[in-house]
Amino acid sequence: MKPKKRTTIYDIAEKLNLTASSVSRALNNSSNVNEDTKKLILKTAAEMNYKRNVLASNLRKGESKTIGVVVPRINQNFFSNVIAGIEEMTYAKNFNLIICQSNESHEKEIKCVNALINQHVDCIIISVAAEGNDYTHLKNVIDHGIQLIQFDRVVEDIDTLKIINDNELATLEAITHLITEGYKRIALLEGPQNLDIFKQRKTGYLKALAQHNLPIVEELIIENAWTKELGAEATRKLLSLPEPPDAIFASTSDFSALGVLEVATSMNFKVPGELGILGYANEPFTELTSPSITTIDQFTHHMGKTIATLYFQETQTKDTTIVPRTISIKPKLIIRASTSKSQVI
Amino acid sequence: MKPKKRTTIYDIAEKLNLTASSVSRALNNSSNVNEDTKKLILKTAAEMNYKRNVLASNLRKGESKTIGVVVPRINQNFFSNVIAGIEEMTYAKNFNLIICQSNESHEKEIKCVNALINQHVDCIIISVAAEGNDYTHLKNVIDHGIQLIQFDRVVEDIDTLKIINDNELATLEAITHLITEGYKRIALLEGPQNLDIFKQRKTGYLKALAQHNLPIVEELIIENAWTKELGAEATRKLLSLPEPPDAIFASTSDFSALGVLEVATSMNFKVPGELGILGYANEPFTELTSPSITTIDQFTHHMGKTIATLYFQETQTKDTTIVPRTISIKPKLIIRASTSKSQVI
DNA sequence: CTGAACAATGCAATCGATTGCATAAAATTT
DNA sequence: AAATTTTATGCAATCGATTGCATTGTTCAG
Repeated sequence: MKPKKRTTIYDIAEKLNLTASSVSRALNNSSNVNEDTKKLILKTAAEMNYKRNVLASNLRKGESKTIGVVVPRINQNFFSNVIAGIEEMTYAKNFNLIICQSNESHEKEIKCVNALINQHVDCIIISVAAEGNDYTHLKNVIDHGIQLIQFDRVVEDIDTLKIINDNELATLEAITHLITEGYKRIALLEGPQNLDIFKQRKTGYLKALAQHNLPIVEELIIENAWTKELGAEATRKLLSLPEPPDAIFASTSDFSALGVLEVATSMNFKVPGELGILGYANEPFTELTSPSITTIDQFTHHMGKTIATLYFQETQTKDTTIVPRTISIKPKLIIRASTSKSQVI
Repeated sequence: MKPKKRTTIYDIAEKLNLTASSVSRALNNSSNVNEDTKKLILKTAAEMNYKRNVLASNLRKGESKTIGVVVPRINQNFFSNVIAGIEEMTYAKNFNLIICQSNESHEKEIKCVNALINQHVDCIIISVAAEGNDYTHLKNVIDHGIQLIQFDRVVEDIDTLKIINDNELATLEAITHLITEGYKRIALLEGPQNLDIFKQRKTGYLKALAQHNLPIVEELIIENAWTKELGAEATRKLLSLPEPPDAIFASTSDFSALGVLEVATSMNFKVPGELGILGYANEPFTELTSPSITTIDQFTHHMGKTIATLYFQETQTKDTTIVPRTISIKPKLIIRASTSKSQVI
């Protein structure tokens, strides 16, 4: 019941009439320990239920074998899958993972990052919050000699390893698909443009239209429609236009696309016949709506694994900083019923 | 670029011609430091970009301000929401969260728990993996003087604070609802019976039938049908019986219920007219299927907050161990189309 | 003006593990 | 058998922050 004193290497040493040095060496399987003594030490350690105090060990060695992750929300499908991927790798390498969520608040993000610096983590993996444009806290990470890796929502100015989806290419492909299916007035629901990912998606959209000689219609581009509610609201406006769009690309998320679908249905627009709907992220539910929603898969789990793998590859070999560069994973267009005009059911 | 040496309290002390003691006291806002000196120290610390080394601090103080969480899968809605709830509280208390996933593997669970013990976490919050029946690793946690809290999937024998859903009551209510709607041959898809949560759901099911004088039909109770695929397979069998059920309760998860729905639709059973379907967990998609699925909400986020709140309440006041007891949160039946026979659309 | 009370600071040990260097003992070479 | 190398172990410092006790300086009551 009382906070029992835990066994230390000194306890083991005392019991065996040795010094802590030898015990430590034995436990670390170091050379220069007699085979028999080593066995004896390991056996006694097990008997005494010894567990190494990682704090002390890390303090001495100046490392922490810990990686910090900061994401807007842990319970969002995209992020929890990336984290699951990261965890898989870090676990294999005996690293710990400390998870923080910024809740899309810039202020909390800063606090989380600072807490992780305090913890002396070896690396911080971050996807930044939507708000905020001052990123000195990230520079601070680098100044403290901590590896910084950005993914998905990255800050262009901060020079680090970045793992992103090729949003532009994916969007280009998606819009081209819409055009091929015969849609001509394609609306765009865009996300906060201070985040590159949303900028890139917009660029892809514009490029696709240009490539197919379609005009860019300002009234079909709606700012900041990145929740289900905002998506719904935007759709209400769009479909009430004198010349409504014949397709809507919810570039921000499938949730937004879901809002679109619900409004379209309630306003008696036939999907995909009169209105095509395209989402982003391949949330599990997109398969289940009726009609199912065409969307873009981001290989989230794989992304997490890639991030962690890169970290270990680059730091295990040379002990220099990771070379800053951007690695792009090409997402995949998942074509479903909501855009399949040619084969209406 | 090089692993810069980080500022320590000694650096600050040297610069100000003081000792580390005073610096430490100032930073901890302790009494017995001159107001002016304190201000000066804090100012200099900020200028020198000082960050406390939490490892050293925790080592000295014998605490870690860290809580470890072990769950089967972080990217499962239920768990990621509970974790989000826990995180909210721990963040407020300046605690760190270390997350591990057991991947439903008993072996990995043991490794995770041991890693957390090594880390000297203050508390381990766990929901055990489906496999396994030896729980010495959990006893070990307690033996090391670490608080252990179990939630959802708890091990009865291990005496700790347990936070669970009142599965039996929720199921009783759910089945009663089915009966009220006029269903009479209700099948049960059950989960691994070594987990209490699934046992309780079965008990609730049996009680409800008994209360309404309905017979228990063995062939309508299917073991281990807890994925979408297994749910689908079980449904195929059930609906091919000479006397098929008129309702199926997928007690394991909504995913299982989804499998049921898909098979029922493909076999041309009308839902809810000819077959009622009831799931468990209130996954977001249950709202989106057609028909939408009646299910049971477990207040996941709230559950996470409750767990963390209890931990802090009990340890902050007295420094004894938390009183082992079971706290039950009553889940809520969410009635949707898949069981609303009386008002078929 | 002296002694007591108090404020502010320093000293040194401590938390537990690691590691370079020293030393003793054993094994090997000549 | 003496000289040298190798092996096993101990000693003591270190990582950075904290804290009980000691010391110095200051203030105030009598």
